Amino acid sequence: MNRTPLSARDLGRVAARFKVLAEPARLQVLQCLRGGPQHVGALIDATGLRQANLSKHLQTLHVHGLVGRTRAGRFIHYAIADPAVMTLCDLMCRQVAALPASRPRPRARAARAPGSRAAAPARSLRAGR
Amino acid sequence: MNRTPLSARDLGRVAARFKVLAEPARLQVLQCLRGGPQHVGALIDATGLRQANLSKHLQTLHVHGLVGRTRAGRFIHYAIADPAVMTLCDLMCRQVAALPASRPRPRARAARAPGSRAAAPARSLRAGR
DNA sequence: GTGATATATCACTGTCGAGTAATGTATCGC
DNA sequence: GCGATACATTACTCGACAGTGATATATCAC
Repeated sequence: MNRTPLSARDLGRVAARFKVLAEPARLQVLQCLRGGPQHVGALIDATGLRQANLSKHLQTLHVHGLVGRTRAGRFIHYAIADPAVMTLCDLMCRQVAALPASRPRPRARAARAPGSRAAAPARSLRAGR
Repeated sequence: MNRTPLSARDLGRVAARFKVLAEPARLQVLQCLRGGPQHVGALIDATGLRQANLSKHLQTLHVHGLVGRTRAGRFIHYAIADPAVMTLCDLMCRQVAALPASRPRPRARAARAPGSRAAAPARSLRAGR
């Protein structure tokens, strides 16, 4: 059985880690780094991000331990530090690819009990606020 | 090999789905729903969230297809709609549990090339901005 | 030393979203 | 019909963070 009733603190930590991945720019960077370590300039070219912006994202990834950093002369090479994260991304990608529609859809207006009437939309719509 | 160079649109979708999970309150709700479907009142008790707040989080989870909704009389039961998401959460939990330190740590001040001098902290620290 | 290159950081703006109180809507019992 | 209960939605405040231009720092070449 999968019993892991996380504490509030752990919930926060898990959420924080998800938040690092909840940004297209950072996912893009991780994707670039899959092919191997890259220095910042190469990442700028590959992603199209501005230097300052990319630098901040790299900082975020680094602080959270998702990427490692090595200086080589004037260049700094970044590399994926935790391969397990890529596993997570792949899993999520597969889930997204398997999604029914193209975007978050509200799944019908509201849940209705099988026996209840349908529709009956906005009985008296009270124009004035 | 793991070649999946996502398009910009897909990156956005993956990030959006991660963002849904990047919130302690929503993780808490999902955790509560693991034991089986619950109605809103029960979730309020279980999570301690305010009604309006919880309702918004449930809406978010529902719109993104993570939970399903069924009306039963005056009650509305929510249930996990996509078990795969829980797999993702478990994976992340295990990664977080395996983290070295307790919080996002900056991993040493800065990367240094193996041959370069150590330290030499702030050569002339230029007090004035 | 000077200048050039590579990267990080600062200060700022704008947007997004969590939380809240108040209000709206649907269902039940009478 | 009425009131009560269960939930959703609205309107708002506030903090977090992405993006940007300017500037600071570090390393190299000379």
